[in-house]
Amino acid sequence: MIRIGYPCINRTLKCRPDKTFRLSSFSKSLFIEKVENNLKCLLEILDFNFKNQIYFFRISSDTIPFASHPVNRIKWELIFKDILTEIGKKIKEYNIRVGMHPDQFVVLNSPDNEIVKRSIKELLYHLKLLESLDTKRDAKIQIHIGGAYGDKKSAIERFIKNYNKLPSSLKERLVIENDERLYTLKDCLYLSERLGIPIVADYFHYRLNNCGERFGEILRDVIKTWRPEDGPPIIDYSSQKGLTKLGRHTQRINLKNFAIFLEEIIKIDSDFDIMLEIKDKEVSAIIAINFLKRKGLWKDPVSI
DNA sequence: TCACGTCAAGCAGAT
DNA sequence: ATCTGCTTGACGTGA
Repeated sequence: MIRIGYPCINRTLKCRPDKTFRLSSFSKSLFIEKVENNLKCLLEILDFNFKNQIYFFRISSDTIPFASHPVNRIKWELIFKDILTEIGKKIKEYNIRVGMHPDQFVVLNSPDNEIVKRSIKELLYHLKLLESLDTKRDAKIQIHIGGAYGDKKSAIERFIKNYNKLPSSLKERLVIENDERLYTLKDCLYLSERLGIPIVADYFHYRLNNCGERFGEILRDVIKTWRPEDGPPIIDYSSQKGLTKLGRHTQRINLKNFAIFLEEIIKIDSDFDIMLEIKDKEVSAIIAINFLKRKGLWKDPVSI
């Protein structure tokens, strides 16, 4: 079974779930106003997703603004307990898988211990949000391995050392993703062997940065890093952005390219959750789902 | 109401 | 040295 998802915001709906503000204007009332907006919007998005058979969604890291910043000592998980519970119930009722992707400032393998500390605080925020929604360990927190600092070998060892210091509740949720410049899927597989961490294969990053292997071939090793409790393996699929120097981001999914990508993965006997990192988000997700239906590759998980 | 300077955080590669 | 991309614009002051 293949499910399709999209990240963070829905452009069809009027609401936005990632409203934030400047640090300089931080106040409890502004914070509460934004969080309330973001959580209500998340509810709307879940309704939209269910109606459109989108059973996979990435929750914005901006849902709780400045969640890991020292100025923020507000107990949001208590203040918003009711709506967080309501969101959690919808996620379960709709059978939607959620996850999060902390931004580039989370670097577990930095040589600067302060950066590592801040990164862990930020990861603990992501964990707290996913736990407050009563999700299980299939709701993943997806990170990159980090920098190389001119010495990739020791940077990898530093990742291992720091990862091993994390609480197990966090380790259960973390997954690593290959990036477009430094760490390939092969590097991720090495880390997974050492740590038992599952791997998100990013197809676009793979195309920019690989060791000459076929995607479908290395994917067979990648899916072995996922245990049943982790949920189906996640693949990130994105468009040409970054390849063209013109700043031309593909606005919409290109079904010809998507079909080539699907060819690679449908040969493998596994479920997949595919995150579409495409500019028009839910529109392309619906197009992709309709494409899967036409190809006979779609099963509605609710009707099974 | 709108223009526009700037926004918590890291890193690497291009310019 | 500075800018850019990364999941991607949008906050909010000042006119």
